[in-house]
Amino acid sequence: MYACTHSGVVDSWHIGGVSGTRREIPNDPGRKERILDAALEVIAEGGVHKTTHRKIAARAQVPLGSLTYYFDGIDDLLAQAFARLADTMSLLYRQTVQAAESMAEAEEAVVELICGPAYATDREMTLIFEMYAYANHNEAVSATTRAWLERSRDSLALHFTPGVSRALDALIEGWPMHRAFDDAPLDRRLVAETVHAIVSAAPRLSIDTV
Amino acid sequence: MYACTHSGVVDSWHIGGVSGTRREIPNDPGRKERILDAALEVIAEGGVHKTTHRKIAARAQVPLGSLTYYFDGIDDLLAQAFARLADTMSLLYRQTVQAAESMAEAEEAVVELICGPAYATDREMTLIFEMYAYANHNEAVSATTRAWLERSRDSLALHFTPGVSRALDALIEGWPMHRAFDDAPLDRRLVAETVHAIVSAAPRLSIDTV
DNA sequence: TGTAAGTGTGTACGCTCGTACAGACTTTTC
DNA sequence: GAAAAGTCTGTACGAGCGTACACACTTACA
Repeated sequence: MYACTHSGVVDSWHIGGVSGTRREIPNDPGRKERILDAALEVIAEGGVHKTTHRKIAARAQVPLGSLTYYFDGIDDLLAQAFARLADTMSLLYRQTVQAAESMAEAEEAVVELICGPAYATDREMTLIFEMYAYANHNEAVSATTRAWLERSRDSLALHFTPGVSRALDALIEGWPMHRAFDDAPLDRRLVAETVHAIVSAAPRLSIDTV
Repeated sequence: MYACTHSGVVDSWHIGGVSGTRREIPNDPGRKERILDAALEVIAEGGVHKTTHRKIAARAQVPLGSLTYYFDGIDDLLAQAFARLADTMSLLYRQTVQAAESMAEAEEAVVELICGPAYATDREMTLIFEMYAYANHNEAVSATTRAWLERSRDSLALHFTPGVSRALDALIEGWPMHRAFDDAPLDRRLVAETVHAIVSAAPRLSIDTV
C-alpha cells in the first residue's frame, strides 16, 4: 500500500556481518515526479478540461494503473501538479528578487519578472491561467495559490515597503497576462518607468504609514 | 435548418393583397441567449472542465437536443458564452470610464474598476479566469479576449496617454486577481495613491514621447 | 383541408472517462 | 526454497459524455 508521503529514502545496512540491501527505491525512483511533470505538460497543451489519466500516463510512459496507485484520483493529481508548479515558480521569483543588492537592481528585477521571458514563458503563463481557474473550484489548489501570492509579496518585501510590494505584485500579475494575449511585445522602458513611478511614490502610499 | 447567424428578425408583409405573418419568432424568442446565460452559470459553478451539455440544458430548462440545434458542438457554445461575457463586461468597463469628466474622476473610475465589486464580483472574476484559461486552447475565445483587452485600453485612452493606459490596464487586470484570492479586502486608499502615482508620471513615460 | 417547409426534441449509440481490483512481480525474511 | 510483505499493473466495468437523427410539431401557403 502506497502512502502518499513518499520519501524516496534508500537505506543499506549490515546484519550479522551479512550485507543486505533493501529494495533500491520502490522500483522507479522519480516516477511520481515524472507523472507530475507529464501532467503539467498535458495541461499546458490542452487545458485541464482535456486532461485525462490516460494522456498523462502515456506522456509519462507509465501504465495507467500507476496513476491510481500514486494519487487519490484526478483532483489529487492535479492539485499536486499545480503545487509543483507553484514551488518552481516561487523559487524563481524569489531568486530573481533576492539577487538585487540595491534599489536600482531591485527595480530592474521587477521589470525582469514582468517582461520575462526568463520568469514566465508562454507555457508557464498558460499553466498559471489554468491554475488560477482551477483554484476557484478546488480548495487544495486555492490554498496553494494563496501561499504562492503570499510568498511573492514576502519576496518583494525584501526591498520594498508593504504598500509598494502590493502594488508591484499586482503589476507583476497583470502585465504578463496582457503580454500573453497582446500581439506586440512589451515595452521594457515603459515598464521600468512605471515601476519607478510606483517605487518613488512609496512615502505617500498610505498603507506604509499605518 | 438553423443557421447560427440567428437574427431574431420578424417580418410581416403583403403579397397580392393577402396579409400574411411569418411565424412570430421561431418558438421561444430568447432561448439562445438563455442557453448562453445558463452556460455561464454552469461554468462559474464548476469550471469549464465540469461543464456539459446536459448541465447547461437542465439549467436553462430546455431539452438536450436544443443545444445541438443552436450550436455546433460544445466548443462553439463555450466560445459564444464567453463572447457574451466579454460584451457585458466591456460595456460596464467603458461606461465606468466614460462617465468621468475630469482627471480626478477618471482616476476614481480606475480605482472603482480595481476595487469593485460593482465591476467584477467574485462570480465574474471566476468566469474571467475560466475565459483566459480556455482562450489559450481555443482560437475563437482567444480572439474574443484580445478584442476585450483592446477595448479596455481604448476606453482608458479617453482620459489617459497610451503609456499610462497600458500601465493602468495591467494594474486593473492584476489587482482584482489578487483580491480574488486574498483574505483581506483591498485597501482603497493604497489603490488610489498607486493610480495617482502612475498618472502623475505620464510626462516621463517613454511610450508617450514616441 | 392538404402539402411543403421549417422548427424543435427524445432517444439511442458509440465512445472515453475515472476507478477498482485480482493478481503478477520483486524483495525480504525465515 | 518457501512464505510473507510489499510494489506495481492490465484489464474490465459502470457511468456519463457529445452527438446524430428520425420524427413530432408548427406554420405558410395552395
